[in-house]
Amino acid sequence: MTDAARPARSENGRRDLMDIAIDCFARYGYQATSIARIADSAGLTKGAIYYHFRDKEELLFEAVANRLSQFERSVSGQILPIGDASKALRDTTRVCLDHATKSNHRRFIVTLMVEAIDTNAALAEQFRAMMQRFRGFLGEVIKAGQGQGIFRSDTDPAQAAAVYAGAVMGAEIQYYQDPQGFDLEGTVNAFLEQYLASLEVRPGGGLDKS
Amino acid sequence: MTDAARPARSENGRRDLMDIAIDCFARYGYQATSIARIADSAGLTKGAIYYHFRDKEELLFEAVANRLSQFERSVSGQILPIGDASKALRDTTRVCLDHATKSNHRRFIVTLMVEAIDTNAALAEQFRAMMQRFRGFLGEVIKAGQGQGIFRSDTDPAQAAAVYAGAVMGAEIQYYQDPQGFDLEGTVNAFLEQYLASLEVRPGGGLDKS
Amino acid sequence: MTDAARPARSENGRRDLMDIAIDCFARYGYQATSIARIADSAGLTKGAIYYHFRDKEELLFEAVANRLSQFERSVSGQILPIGDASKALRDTTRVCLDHATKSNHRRFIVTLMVEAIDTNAALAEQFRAMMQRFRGFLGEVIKAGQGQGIFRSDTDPAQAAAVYAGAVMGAEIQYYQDPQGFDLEGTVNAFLEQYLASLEVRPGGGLDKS
Amino acid sequence: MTDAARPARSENGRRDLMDIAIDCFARYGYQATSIARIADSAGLTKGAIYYHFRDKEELLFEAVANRLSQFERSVSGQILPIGDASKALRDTTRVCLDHATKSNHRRFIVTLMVEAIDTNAALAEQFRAMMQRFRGFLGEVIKAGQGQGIFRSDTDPAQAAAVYAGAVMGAEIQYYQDPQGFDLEGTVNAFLEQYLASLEVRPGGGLDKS
DNA sequence: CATGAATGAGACTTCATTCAT
DNA sequence: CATGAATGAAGTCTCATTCAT
Repeated sequence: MTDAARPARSENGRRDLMDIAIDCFARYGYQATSIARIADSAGLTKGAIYYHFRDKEELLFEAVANRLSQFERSVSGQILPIGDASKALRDTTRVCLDHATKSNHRRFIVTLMVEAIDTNAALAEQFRAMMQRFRGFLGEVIKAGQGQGIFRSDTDPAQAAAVYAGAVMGAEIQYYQDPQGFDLEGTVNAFLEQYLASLEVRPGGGLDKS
Repeated sequence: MTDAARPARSENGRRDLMDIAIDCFARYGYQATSIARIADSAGLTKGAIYYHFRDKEELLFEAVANRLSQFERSVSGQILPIGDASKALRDTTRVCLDHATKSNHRRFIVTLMVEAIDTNAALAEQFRAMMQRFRGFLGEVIKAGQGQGIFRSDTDPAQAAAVYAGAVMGAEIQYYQDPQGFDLEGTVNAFLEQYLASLEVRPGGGLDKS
Repeated sequence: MTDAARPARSENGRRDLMDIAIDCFARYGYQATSIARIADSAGLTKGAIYYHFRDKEELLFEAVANRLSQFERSVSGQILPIGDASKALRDTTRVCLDHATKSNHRRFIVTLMVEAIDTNAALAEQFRAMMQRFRGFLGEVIKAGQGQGIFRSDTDPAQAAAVYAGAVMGAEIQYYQDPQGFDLEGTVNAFLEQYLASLEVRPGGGLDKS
Repeated sequence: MTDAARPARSENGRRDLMDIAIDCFARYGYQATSIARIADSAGLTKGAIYYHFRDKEELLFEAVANRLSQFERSVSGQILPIGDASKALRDTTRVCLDHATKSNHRRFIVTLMVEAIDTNAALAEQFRAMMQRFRGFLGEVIKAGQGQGIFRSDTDPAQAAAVYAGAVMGAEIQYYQDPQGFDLEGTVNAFLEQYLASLEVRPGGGLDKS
C-alpha cells in the first residue's frame, strides 16, 4: 500500500499539471495559453513546468493523451458489458452528448484534432489512433448486434462505425460553432433513430437478406 | 484611361493579396501565418499590406469572405435547379465529395472554420453564417421533396439538414485525418442511402406516419 | 555620387550595429553580451537588431567578418607595396603589436578564434580562411625576399609563414592571459630578430645552399 | 574499517565528478557545459553535485587543477633530468607534439585556457600560473645550457622561454584549427631548428657576441 | 549522500503594428 | 503606393541554485 502509493505520488505533479494545462487550453485555446498562465493556475513558476515537460508541445501532447484516456475509460467503463447492442449505441450517444455539453474539454479536443491535421504531426497521429479505436469499438458493438440477431447482417460494421462517428462529430462541430443556435441533442438523436432503424432487422417485411 | 486604371489596379492588389493570404492561412493555419509570411509570398513588404488592410484580422476576414463566396458560387452553380429532391441530395453529395477529394479548398475551409471557433470571433461568425446558409439550402431541398410527396412530411427539415451537414462534414474530417486509411466515398454513400431511406415515403407499407 | 551614396546609407544601420556589437563582445565576451546590451549601446530596441540579423549568431558572424576585413585592409594597406621584404615583416609585426595593445578587438578575435574551434563551425571556417590568407600573405613576402636575394632560397615560404604566424599569435595569447606580467613587445621582437636572422642570407660564411 | 572507508568513497565521488566535469568542459566548452549535463554524464542528479562542490565555478576550478597537475606530472616525468640543454628542448618539443596529436588533453587545456581569459578570473589565474611554470621550466633549461657553455650567454632566458612557449602554442592552435591542412610537426621542427641555431654559440666564427 | 521538485532571473526570439520618406 | 526601419510587448525556454526528505 505505502509501497504502491510512492510511484503514484511521484507522478502526481505531472498529472496535476496536465489536468490544469488541459483546463487552460480548453478555456483559452492552445496558442492563447501561455506557459506563464498555466504556471499561475498551478501556483508554480514557469521553470517548474519545464522540469516536468520538455516544452509546450510535449505538455500539450501528454495532456491530450491523458485526457483522451480518461474519455475512453469513461466511455468503455459505462458501456462495455454489451447486453443489448442498440442500447449500447444509445448509451454511447448519451455519453458523447454529456461530454460535449457539460465541459469544454471535449470541445477543445475535437477542435484541436482538426487543427492538428495540418499543424502537428505527432498530435495528428495520436488523434488518428484514437479515432480508429473509437470506430473499432463501434464496430464491435455492431458486430455484437449482428450476432444477437437484432442488427441486419448485410451491414459492413466498419463502414457503419465510420458513419456514426462522423455524424456525431459533425453535429458536435456545428454545435461548438454555434452553441446558442444549434440543437445538438435534437440533431444527434434524430440521426441515432434513423441510424438504428437502418441497422435493425426490419420489423415489418420480414427477413434481412439471408 | 490612366486615371481609370488606377483604382482597378488598386483593387487588384487587394484581391491578389487576399488570394495569397488565404493560401497561406490554409497551408499553415491562422496562428502560424505571420504578416511577414504573407508579404514574402506576395513579394511585398509588410507595410504594403497595412496600406490595403487595417490589420491582420481584417485581411483574414476579407480573404475568407472572398474565398467563401467563390466557393459557394461554384457549388450552387452545380446544383441549383432542383428537379427531383432525392437527386438534388445525391448531386450535393457528389459535389461535396469532389471538392473534398479533388482540391484542397474545401479542406482548408473546414480546417480554418474549426480553428476560428476558438481564435477569432468575427471569422467564426462568418463561418457560422455559411453553415446556416448550407443548412438552409438543404432544408429547402427537403421541403421541396415533401411538397413533391416523395419525402415523408413528419420530418423536421431543419433537423434533417443538420444531420446531413454533420454527417458529411464528420466523414470529411475523418478522411482529412487519415486520407490513406479512411474510405470517404463509401462512408458518405452509406450514410446517404440510409438517410434517403429514412426521408422517403416508405415504399412497402404505404403511408408515412404509421 | 548621390547615387552611389544611397546603397551605402541603407547599409549603414547594419554596419553601425556590427561595430557596436563587436565593441560589446570585446568588452564583455560573447556569452556575457546580451542582445539587450547591444541594443542599449546602439540606442535601439532588441527588435531592431532582429530586423538586421537573423539571430545572435549571425550578428557575431557578420560582425567578425566585418572586423576581420578591416584588420586585413589595415594590414595590407600599410604594407602592400613590398619594397624590402625584411622591412615588410618588421612592419607587419609592428601593425600586429599595435592592434594587440591598443584596442581589445584583436584580443577578442584571437580568443574567439580558439573558442570557435570546438564550438561554432561556421565561425571556425571563417577564421581558418583568415589564417590561410594571413599565411599566404606572409609567404608572398618571403618569396619576394627570396626573389630580391635577401632571403635564403632554401627556406620553404609556407612553413616559414606558419612559424611566424604561430609565434606572434602564441605571444599574443600569453599577453592576453597576463597583460601585466607578460612582455609582449620584447617577446615578439626577440622572435622577429631571430626569425629574420634565420631567413636572411648569411652575412659571414657566405652562400646559402645552392 | 567501515568508518575509514567512508571518506575515501566520498573523495572518490569528488574525483570522479571532476574527471567527468573536465571531459564535459573540454568537449563543449565552459559556457556550454551545464550542471545538468555533467550530472547526466555522471549518472547523478544536480543536487549531488552541489553536495560535493559549492558552485559551478568551484567544480570547474578544482577539476582544472586536478587535470592540470596530472598533465604536468606526466610531462615533467618524461623530461626532467636535464643532461644536454639542447636535447632537453628537443625532448620537450617532442612531448608537446605527442600530446598535441595523440590525445585531446592538451587541446582541451589550450582551448579552455583561452576561454577562461574572458570568462573566469580564478580559472584564468590558474592557467596563468601554469604558463608561468612552463616558461620557468624552459628558462631553467636555457640557463643550464648557458652554464654548460653551449648556449650564448647574451640571451635573456625568460624572453627566450616566452618565445618558445608562444611559438609552440601558436603552431598548435593553427593545427587544432585545421588538423587536415596544417603541418604541425614541420612547423614546430622548423621553428625549433631556427630557435636552437639562435641560442647556440655559433659553430663557425667562434664567440658569442660578435 | 543523494534525489526530486521547484525557483527566479534573465536570455533569445517573434510579431503585429507604426511611420517617415 | 510602397518600403525600410524600428518598436514594444509578450512568449518560450535555460540554468545555476536551493531545499525538504
